[in-house]
Amino acid sequence: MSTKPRYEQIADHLRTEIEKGEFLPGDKLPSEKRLCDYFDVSRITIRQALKSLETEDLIFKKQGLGAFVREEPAKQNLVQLTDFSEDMRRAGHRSSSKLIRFKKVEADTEINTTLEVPPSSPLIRVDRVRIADDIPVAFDVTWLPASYGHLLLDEDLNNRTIYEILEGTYSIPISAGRYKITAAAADEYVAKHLGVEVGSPVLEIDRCSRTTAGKKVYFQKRYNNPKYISYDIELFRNDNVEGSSKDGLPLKEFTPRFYF
Amino acid sequence: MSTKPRYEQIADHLRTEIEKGEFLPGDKLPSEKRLCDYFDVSRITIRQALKSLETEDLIFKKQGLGAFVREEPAKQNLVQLTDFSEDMRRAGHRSSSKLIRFKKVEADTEINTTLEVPPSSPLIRVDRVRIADDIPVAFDVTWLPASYGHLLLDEDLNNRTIYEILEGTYSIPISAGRYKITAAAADEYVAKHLGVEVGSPVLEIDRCSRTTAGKKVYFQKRYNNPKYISYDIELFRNDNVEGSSKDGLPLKEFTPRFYF
DNA sequence: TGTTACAACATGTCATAACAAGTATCTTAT
DNA sequence: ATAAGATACTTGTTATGACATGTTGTAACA
Repeated sequence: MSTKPRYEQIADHLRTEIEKGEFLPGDKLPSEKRLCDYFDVSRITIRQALKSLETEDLIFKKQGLGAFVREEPAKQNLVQLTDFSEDMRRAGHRSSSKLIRFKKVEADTEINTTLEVPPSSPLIRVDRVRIADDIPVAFDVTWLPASYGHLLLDEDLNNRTIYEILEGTYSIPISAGRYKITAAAADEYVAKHLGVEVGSPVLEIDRCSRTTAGKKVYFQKRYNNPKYISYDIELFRNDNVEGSSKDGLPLKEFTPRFYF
Repeated sequence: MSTKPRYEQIADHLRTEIEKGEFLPGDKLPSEKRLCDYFDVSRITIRQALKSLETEDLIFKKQGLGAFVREEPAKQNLVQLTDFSEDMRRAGHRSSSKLIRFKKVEADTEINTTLEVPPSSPLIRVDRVRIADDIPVAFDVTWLPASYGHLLLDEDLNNRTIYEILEGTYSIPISAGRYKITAAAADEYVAKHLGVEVGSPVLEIDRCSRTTAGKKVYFQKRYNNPKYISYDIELFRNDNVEGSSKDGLPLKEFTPRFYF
């Protein structure tokens, strides 16, 4: 299709106007009739555009009154388990990573099983310490099947994420994976690099990422120093929601929190 | 309004048919033309009904092909940070709680600030150990302003949740609050009740709940033994989604995991 | 000054109609 | 028998139109 449908173009236009601040939160949009005249289209076309924006929760409509920009077109329902460097940049901290170890290691039952490679296949292991404002705040250990791990061989792992290299440079389409949140005691190796006592509690987040076809690409354990990093969650409770909250509640916000 | 719009009635009817199993996941719904004939309404009315079901993610539509029932109208985007006893029941484990401590305690700067009560106001503190399959798996410490805490005085805290008492018995409308996930070392008191070594890592989840009007009702720290409890997260990655995932990804699943 | 009725304006529902674009099936040509 | 083209079916986009329902402002009346 060479051109977008009109209602989409109009929705795009209105969305841009809102994002530019031409219409502020709480402002009323022009009436349907005025928009019809302005864009020289029929009312159904305007209504589809407005419906689309309403579905995005960017506006709300009220019969007899009009359409209004919502107060908080907030990013909701997103889980910020993103790049370390991205998290830091967003929070206004300088970050860096230091490669501690890159080597081929022997098979490990748990890891090989998790990565779904043969039980005796060797793995590539990548260890890095994550530094923010010159403080070591997290340490991660990543295991990849050898086939993927070799792709990282000559890459700058101090400045690039594994995800970025595999997907960006090698076009390996990585889909989001599963995470596990738990707590662990820092062993001697981790404690050394985090600058904490052996046995100190760390907030451990394990991650296994796969290709969009389902093939496991890497398995990573990240050990966050809880003195510097925790996670905040906020949930909705809508009185509209019928029945009890026994199934759980919708997510409003999942963000990392830093204490530097 | 005495009767529903027709498109809503039709959507309701189709939704019921799907829920009853008249149309199974993957099944194609009748064409728009056939639905127009069947319900004796115009096409726009049918299209609005179908659009509504599509917005609910109950069906998907494909141009030239038709509308189909989705494979998984799964419960998604829900965060299962629910009752301890509910989590256990759902996972098929016997659970119980044991009240360890219920007393009025002196003001604490951090807690009083969090609960937004005057800095010198005393608090009610409720400590309980959470037991699953006869194993102590978590320990929680709850602080309430005295006004709310006194309501718990004669309640059976071994078998009822604080939430349940305040909302169920006293009709205090509690909205979901904020949570913080971190890791901590079990002090002597917690270690004793969890049956672990002093200093052992625990997965700490702090929670502050408020009324729907925004008044803080209780603040709770829960210490989960990571040997028995962790949390799994799965995220979506849609190829439809444009731009990078720098803002985070949508939540698919957030569930506790038990190792008993 | 306060209340009520009415008109103007605005969105919601529904109908009829036509053309565009996508998919599957049938027919014709090689 | 297979491939290409035509046709039938299906959903997507857009226009015109009418009536229902909700909101606000103004004028008239008590």
